[in-house]
Amino acid sequence: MKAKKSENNFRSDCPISSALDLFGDKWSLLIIRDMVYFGERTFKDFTNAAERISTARLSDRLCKLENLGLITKSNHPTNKKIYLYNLTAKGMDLFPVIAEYIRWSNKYLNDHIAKEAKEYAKMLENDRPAALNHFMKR
Amino acid sequence: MKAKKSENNFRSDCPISSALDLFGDKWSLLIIRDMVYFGERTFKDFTNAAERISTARLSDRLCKLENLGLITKSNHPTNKKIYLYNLTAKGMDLFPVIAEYIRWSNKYLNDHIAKEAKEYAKMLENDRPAALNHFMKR
DNA sequence: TAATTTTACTTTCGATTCGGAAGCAAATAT
DNA sequence: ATATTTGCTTCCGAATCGAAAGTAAAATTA
Repeated sequence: MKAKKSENNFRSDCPISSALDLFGDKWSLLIIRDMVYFGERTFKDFTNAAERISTARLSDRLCKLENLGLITKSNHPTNKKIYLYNLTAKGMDLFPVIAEYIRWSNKYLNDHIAKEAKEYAKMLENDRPAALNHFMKR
Repeated sequence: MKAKKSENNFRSDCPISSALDLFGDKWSLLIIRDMVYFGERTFKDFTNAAERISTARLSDRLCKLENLGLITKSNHPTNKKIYLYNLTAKGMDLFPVIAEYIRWSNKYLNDHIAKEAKEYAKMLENDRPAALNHFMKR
């Protein structure tokens, strides 16, 4: 119902502003993040993330991301009430963006971020292709 | 006056959400982008960008970015009414994030984005370190 | 020197988007 | 048969938004 159509009102032909037009909000990349780390997710799974997204916002973002072709929504094999969300290749291909946020935050927000993130940032520094493959190869 | 204090209310200790908490809006990275491409900029310069940021929003973002230590604000050598904005190393270090947005948009929004961006995306594919240095080395 | 223009904001205002809480119907579990 | 779970919607007040107009000080022009 609240399925937002992905309106083609880009601010310009700049690739950066266009990407931000599509998923430049505070939640979209976090939803992608969860799926990169954990793979297949349910609505409930997403609500359990540390950032505590509201169900209204989550419902809206999942619709948008599906409309953009970044994720897919499918039925649970046995439970008809549960839906399974998966990343598409297009969605997974946003991980390098995420990885650069991790690198930057590790460098400038180091005393604030989680230990595991620091370790992954170190992997990125030492061997970026391998570190990216760690999550993107599937 | 409208200098927003950078409040330490991060949603979590995740490096991605924390970065988005700081500059995960639709304008901050575009301001950084302009400075990466053109170097030193004035208030007026920013308002001339294709995305047409409003002066209220621009004023607010420049304050925030300065408070975050991503940019500096200094006086014009002869004109006291004009201020000069420059990237700090911390701000310039966001360019790899921007570069990944360019790469992604070139791949999935190709028929929409500017020609020059496509060429830069090709440089990134062929030799990423060199392409990054093209703008970051200064 | 007086009048005009430029520059960097601020203010105002209506619209949009936000988070939080409650509500809901259908499916599942008990 | 009843209770619970799940995905999602609705409501509401608060925050944020873009657009436009206004401002004060400095610089330029006349």
